[in-house]
Amino acid sequence: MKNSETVSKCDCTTIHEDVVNNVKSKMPEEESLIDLADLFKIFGDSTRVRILWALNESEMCVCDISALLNMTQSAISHQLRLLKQSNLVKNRKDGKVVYYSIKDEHVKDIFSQGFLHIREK
Amino acid sequence: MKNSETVSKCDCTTIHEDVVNNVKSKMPEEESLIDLADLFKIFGDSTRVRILWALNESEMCVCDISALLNMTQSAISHQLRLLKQSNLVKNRKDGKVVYYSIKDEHVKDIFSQGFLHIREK
DNA sequence: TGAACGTTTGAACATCTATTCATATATTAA
DNA sequence: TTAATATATGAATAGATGTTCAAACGTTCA
Repeated sequence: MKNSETVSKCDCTTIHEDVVNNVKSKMPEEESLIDLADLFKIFGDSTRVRILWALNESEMCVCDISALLNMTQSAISHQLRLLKQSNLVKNRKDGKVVYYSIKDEHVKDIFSQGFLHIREK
Repeated sequence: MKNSETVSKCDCTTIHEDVVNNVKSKMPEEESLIDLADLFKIFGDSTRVRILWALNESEMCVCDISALLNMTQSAISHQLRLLKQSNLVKNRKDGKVVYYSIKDEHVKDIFSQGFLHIREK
């Protein structure tokens, strides 16, 4: 639901109007922040994180990932589809086997930044 | 649910056992990756992303954030609680007013890395 | 004290999401 | 062709999650 602009959902009298206006002028477009959240949503599931981490080590086929994570190949396949849709992963087909690998080199860096936060307290 | 080790969920014959074993030896502890996913889960909601972005500009009270994002202060309060639990945000009380601000300086960098991905296709 | 205000909290609700299950597709080999 | 295998897909389900609503809490000021 977008802000309909007609009815204000804020039920309080704004205290610091200057601050609010200043920050509002500096906020990126709503769509950008939604895109950003959608990206992090992909990283917000441990199965996908483990898949990405694994593929960061080595290209692997669906079957390999299933074995590595001890999960159904169907579950893995569903997640790989999401990862591919998000342009984080690519695949190539060799006979019956489909090999997946990391598509975006930022994945590593995103992980690193995340760990920096976790490590402190 | 953890891997019960007793029953294998993988329903296929492993194709590249060497690769799987090699990658398995390089995977971080499962708990680390769960923590990482939990962190990104926090970033995976546009309301929280907008709150973090806003607080990155300036300290603000709950009321201000409600006005800025045109959302109920109750909804904002609920999200601020999550952000605080995740150590991303801290607050100080001044009379009736509670001011929130960024606690972790990595927030900015995490956003930056995310944008790097989005920007390319 | 009591009213007003900013904030928090818990329950309810609707929506979203990850996995499972059954089945379909595609390729190889016999 | 048929059988076997790797992968993909759609529907169903259980669980997680974001917002709303009503109410409580805590502080200030008449």
